Amino acid sequence: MTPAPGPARSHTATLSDVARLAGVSVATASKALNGRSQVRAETRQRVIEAAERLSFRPNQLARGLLAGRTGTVGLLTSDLEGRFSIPILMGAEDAFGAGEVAVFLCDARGDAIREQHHVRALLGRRVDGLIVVGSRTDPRPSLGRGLGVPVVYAYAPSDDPEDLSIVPDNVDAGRIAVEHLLACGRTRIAHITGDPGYAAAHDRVTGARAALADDGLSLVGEPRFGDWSEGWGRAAVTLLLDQHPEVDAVLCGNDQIARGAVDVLRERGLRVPEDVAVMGFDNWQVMTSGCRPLLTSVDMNLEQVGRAAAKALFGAIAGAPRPAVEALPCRVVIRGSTAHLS
Amino acid sequence: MTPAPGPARSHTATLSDVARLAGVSVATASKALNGRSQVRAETRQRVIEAAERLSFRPNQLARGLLAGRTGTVGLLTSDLEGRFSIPILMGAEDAFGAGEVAVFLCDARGDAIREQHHVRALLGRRVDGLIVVGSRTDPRPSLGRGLGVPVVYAYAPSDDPEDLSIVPDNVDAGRIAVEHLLACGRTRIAHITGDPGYAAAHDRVTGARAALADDGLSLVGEPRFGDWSEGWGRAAVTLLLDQHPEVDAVLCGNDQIARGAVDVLRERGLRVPEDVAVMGFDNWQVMTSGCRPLLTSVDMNLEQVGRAAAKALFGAIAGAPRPAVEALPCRVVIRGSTAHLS
DNA sequence: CTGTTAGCGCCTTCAT
DNA sequence: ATGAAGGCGCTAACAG
Repeated sequence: MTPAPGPARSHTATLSDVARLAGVSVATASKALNGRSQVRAETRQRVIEAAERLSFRPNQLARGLLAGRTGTVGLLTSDLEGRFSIPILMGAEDAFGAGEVAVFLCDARGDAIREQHHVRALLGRRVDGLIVVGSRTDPRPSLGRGLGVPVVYAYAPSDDPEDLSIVPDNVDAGRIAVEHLLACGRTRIAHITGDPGYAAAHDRVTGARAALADDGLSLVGEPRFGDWSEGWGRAAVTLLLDQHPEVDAVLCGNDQIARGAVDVLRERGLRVPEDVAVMGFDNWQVMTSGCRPLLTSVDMNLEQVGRAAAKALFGAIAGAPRPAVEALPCRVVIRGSTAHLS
Repeated sequence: MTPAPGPARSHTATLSDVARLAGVSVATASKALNGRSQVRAETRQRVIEAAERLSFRPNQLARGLLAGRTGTVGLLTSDLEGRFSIPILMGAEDAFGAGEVAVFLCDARGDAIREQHHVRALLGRRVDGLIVVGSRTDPRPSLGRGLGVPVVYAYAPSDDPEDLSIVPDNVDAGRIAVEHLLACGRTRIAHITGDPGYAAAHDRVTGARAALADDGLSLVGEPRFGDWSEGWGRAAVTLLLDQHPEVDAVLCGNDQIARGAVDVLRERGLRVPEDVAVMGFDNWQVMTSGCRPLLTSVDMNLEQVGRAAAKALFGAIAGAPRPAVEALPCRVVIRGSTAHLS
């Protein structure tokens, strides 16, 4: 075999290379490779073989230039570090990957300037749409309406009601958490939660209270706000036990607080869940699995949020979007801290 | 002002729109906007203003088509969920973002087929290079040499020595961990680590032993392999205390194991760090900060790994790559579990 | 069925 | 200093 037969310009093969090798015009080669029906089977075969031999990959840039669509979307996170962004990202990437759409990842690091910069860059690359992922469920400033491409907000809703946002339903999350505790026979339920600056904290309280009210009950004491840490969970449950020793369940605003609560309960000689049941939110595996006993938690279904955002964006790219805030349901994952599983 | 002056085709403005509005040819408009020096200052100003009025953004697709470079790279992770990928990703995204390079994110979910699919898709989009991020430090199959674009492997090195890989230095990590314990006056050091199927576990043992040998010491007992969980940390330290009650420090293979170890030590009535010092690896904030006392840990500098990979890829795209495995140093983050801080 | 022609939006010679 | 022309790789009209 002679060294380097054919073009072998060390550069990627182009459609005209394929056409030449197959002895047809570029137009025919294009039709053959794209399954257009106006090509003789034998010719098509020859073109396909030529493409294979040159390991031809159509240049998506050229294709996008012509088509007006690029098959790319921008995923703009405000905070990659935050553990909420990741599952959303995974869900979105998953939904898009199946649809031959490629995802540009941009991390604004919570900086509005950087975010603006990224938006411009993405528009320059002619993305077909944008998903904006927030790190908390409080409304965030809209990117605006004149971008020219559809935008879907995930986790953190846009403050413009005309925008489409996909969020987890924190009110419902609080509700189903309490319903689970009630189902476990608990009636003296206290609530320890995190930073009162977070909408999620208040939403969960709202849902929890509603569920209790349905049974003619109310929380033991007031909800205790603090921060989202284990340390706060330990401190708060200590105070709680002093003031309300009758408590038989502690609903915690996240898994870290719950973990701290469990640790202190055990140290105080109380049995979990026999004496006091404990549950958290987020279903963060590292917390739920390290806990003794394993921690019951509300899973916020964040991958679903990501997937739903991707699907919504698909819809918006194709047809007309229905502007709305869509709240997705959560689910209780039952483990040893609320129920004995045999 | 009349409604919708100019083209306003609701579609993005193009360079010829700008040229028309400025009353020049597209060639001149191009030169003006790209800072070419062959254009009168006044003309340039007019063009710039026109571009601004139309909020013109040059189409990077067209530009890339012409230039042969797209200013994009692919970031191929094997496992987004794994917490090691994220900081690497952040580091890389950060390094690229500054350089006007956009990043395609692809998650292969540990599946070779899916990975191959993503590689093809990325090459079709004419990325200028690829970073492959692994989820563990064991060598992984090379993507091969004939891709046409440079590839850098991060965290998990390629099994082809001709490839360029950036990894954390786990041997050194084991060494500096022990050196820290020695500096704290400990001499009877035991080692509890995770899954023996991981190269990282063995590398850290190697480093730890080397550091001890330098002082004429050796480990208390053999390293205990298990898995990377808190539960194993609790179990292993229980056994350890029974067999070697004289131990004055436990080096743990990761922060979860360390957390479990600390919990059991406390329950056994031993003081940390007075009686037994404990440290882990990874410096995972949720673990180090929940621990009582706060956990000393070796930070693997993963953001640096990501940044270094990005820089290496830059280099490879520009000039000649120097194939090699580059091991980056780690650092000990000292907290209460090994030392009293006043 | 196949080939020719015309662009998608931009940049770069090369004349003027 | 400016403009006309050619082409990056591809596809969608038309002809033949």
